[in-house]
Amino acid sequence: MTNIDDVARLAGVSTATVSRALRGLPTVSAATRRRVLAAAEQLEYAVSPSASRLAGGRTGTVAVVVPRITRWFFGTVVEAVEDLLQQAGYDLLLYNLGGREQVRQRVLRTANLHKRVDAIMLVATPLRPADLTALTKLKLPGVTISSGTVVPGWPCVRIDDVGVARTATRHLLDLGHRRIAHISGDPDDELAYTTHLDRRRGYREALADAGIDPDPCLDVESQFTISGGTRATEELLRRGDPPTAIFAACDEMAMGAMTALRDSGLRVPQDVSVIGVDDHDLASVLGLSTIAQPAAEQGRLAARILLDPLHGGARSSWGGPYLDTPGEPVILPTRLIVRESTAAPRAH
Amino acid sequence: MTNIDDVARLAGVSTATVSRALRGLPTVSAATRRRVLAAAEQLEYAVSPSASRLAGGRTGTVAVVVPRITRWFFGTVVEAVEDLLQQAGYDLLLYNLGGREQVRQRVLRTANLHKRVDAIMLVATPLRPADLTALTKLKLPGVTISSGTVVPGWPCVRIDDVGVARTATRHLLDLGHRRIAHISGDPDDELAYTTHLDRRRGYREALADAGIDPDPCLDVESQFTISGGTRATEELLRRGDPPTAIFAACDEMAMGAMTALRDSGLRVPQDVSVIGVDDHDLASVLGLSTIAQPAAEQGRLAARILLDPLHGGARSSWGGPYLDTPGEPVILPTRLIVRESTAAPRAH
DNA sequence: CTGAAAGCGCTTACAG
DNA sequence: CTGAAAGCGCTTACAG
Repeated sequence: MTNIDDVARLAGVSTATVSRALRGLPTVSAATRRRVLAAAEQLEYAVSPSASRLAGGRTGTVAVVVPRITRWFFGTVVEAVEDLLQQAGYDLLLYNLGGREQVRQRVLRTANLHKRVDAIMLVATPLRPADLTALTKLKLPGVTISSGTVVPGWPCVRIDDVGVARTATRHLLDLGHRRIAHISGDPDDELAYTTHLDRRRGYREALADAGIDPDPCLDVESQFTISGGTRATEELLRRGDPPTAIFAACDEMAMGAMTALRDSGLRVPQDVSVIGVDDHDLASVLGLSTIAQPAAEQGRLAARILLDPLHGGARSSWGGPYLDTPGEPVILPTRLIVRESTAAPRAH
Repeated sequence: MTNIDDVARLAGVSTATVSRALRGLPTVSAATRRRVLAAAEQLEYAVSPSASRLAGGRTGTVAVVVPRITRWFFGTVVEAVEDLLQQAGYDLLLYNLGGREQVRQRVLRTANLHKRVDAIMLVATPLRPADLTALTKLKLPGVTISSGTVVPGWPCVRIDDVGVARTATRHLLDLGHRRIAHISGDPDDELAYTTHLDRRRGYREALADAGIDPDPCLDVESQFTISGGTRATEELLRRGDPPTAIFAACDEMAMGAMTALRDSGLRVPQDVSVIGVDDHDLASVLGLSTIAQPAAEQGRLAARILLDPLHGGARSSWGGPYLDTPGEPVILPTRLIVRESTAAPRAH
């Protein structure tokens, strides 16, 4: 294949000049630049990323780590992030943990990412102390999304998970419900980690504010998926004395709950109200009440934060227009959307 | 950072030996290998991918191109592909076209991918003649998924889209429907390309087999999304004399159709039956009848085909265990799943 | 089984 | 504004 020497020869300049011209550096005369570009085009020259990276020290690549790309939130985040990275000329290396501990370790624990990427984005990735040590050693810029993923020194974009849960629960309380169940993440589930703890806390706080003692029978743990929601709800119904309302920790669980309720002959919302979190694409199709969170916006913001210092900005200083207080997470707003899945409980 | 020289020095061998030992080449004595591994671990050494790629000529990276990662089919495919690539030690470079023509051109038209990846997977990517020329020039191994994406010399994994549409339509005919509408992809939509043509053909063939002339009023084009399905169905209802059944080209469109029907006061399946294609995660939640296609399996198969020759196999010869007839596409089976959204039309 | 040396294809001070 | 030269950190024949 044609390399930089071929272009230099054809354009009648040195390889250094070709390199500068092609990268748009200002220290090249217009005429020279034109000749170089013409030569490059004529030869269909494309720089070798490996050579460029080795010599220049930059990879032009960002690693994006998500628990499961097939879940609505993560797919939406990745799509938004890819868009911005693409615009900025960066490649996106995708790591879909998929609950595989081995992969998690290879990505987070080893120096695997070291010379492979310029920056790291961790989305809702559970982190153990050893992971933090390893990430810190990498000395790469990074950003996280989700309250459960906190790396000292890295900016974090997230929503207020406790507040979200309070709002959802309060909505049910305002409708007159007293027996409100919560289905959420399993502590054994690598993917759920602390987000579900925050949401449970908000749920309990809202109950407490209403003077209701949390009933352990109404609190079931499962996975953050449709089938997880189905299983949790089946378990809930098995325990007897069913709730009049269910607050699911995410829309996918809520959808699973709706399925389980239907299969048990219970109607939503006449017999049981259901509310989730996310505003999943299909929430409106299902008439699911939910707390909407801006998934794409969180991805966009995180990408911008990452790209900012990457673009010649001072790598050492996070901040700029996106982080007023570098140490504080950026918390994006959420909002209650009432649809058909929540209503007042029937009078007894 | 520590480099190969540091490891060589500590282990008391040459860098060539370190390189061989770390890569597990057989021409290294057990004792030497042990010393090298110990030294590498002690120094927390990680090879520089750029240097390794430049010297070795292999990138250990595969480009995966999808129209929209947020659509069920593509997310599912990518997840399966990532799993296999990860296991084989390959990085996954994600390109989410997202209908951005500029990105499409940058990825497909330029030699951008040239030294960046070892192989390319194109999932349901519309290809123009100029794209084919560019891809062929790259001389990289590749594989495609979907009947609409055909690159001469590249293996293709897909389903029988015409057959799928015939089966879906015949199911509705068997139930007694005669006025069967079809909602499918828009020819202006970069993402729909030929898959929707195949599905329309199957729809028409099934109608013809039943002695029914296709009614253009019952054939509406829109996008392969939930909102596309909603819009198409609204258009369908606007035209008057509504159908008794709708065959949607994918489950997401079918879900949109269900929403539009509900919002118009029509019940599914009492007033209108709806069937889709995919067996989307949520199809069972919605009780949607559909033609299931193996998304993850298509991804897995395509990944295996790609990895096979990559693993030291002869790059020139596709085939092996996965392709009996190299020129022929691998066609995976689909199956009809009848749920609650399809039923016999009401007697007039 | 192991090493010395060339080379992969760029970018970056440095000098002019 | 431009060029000569060193160097980025590996892998690969080649030789032994």
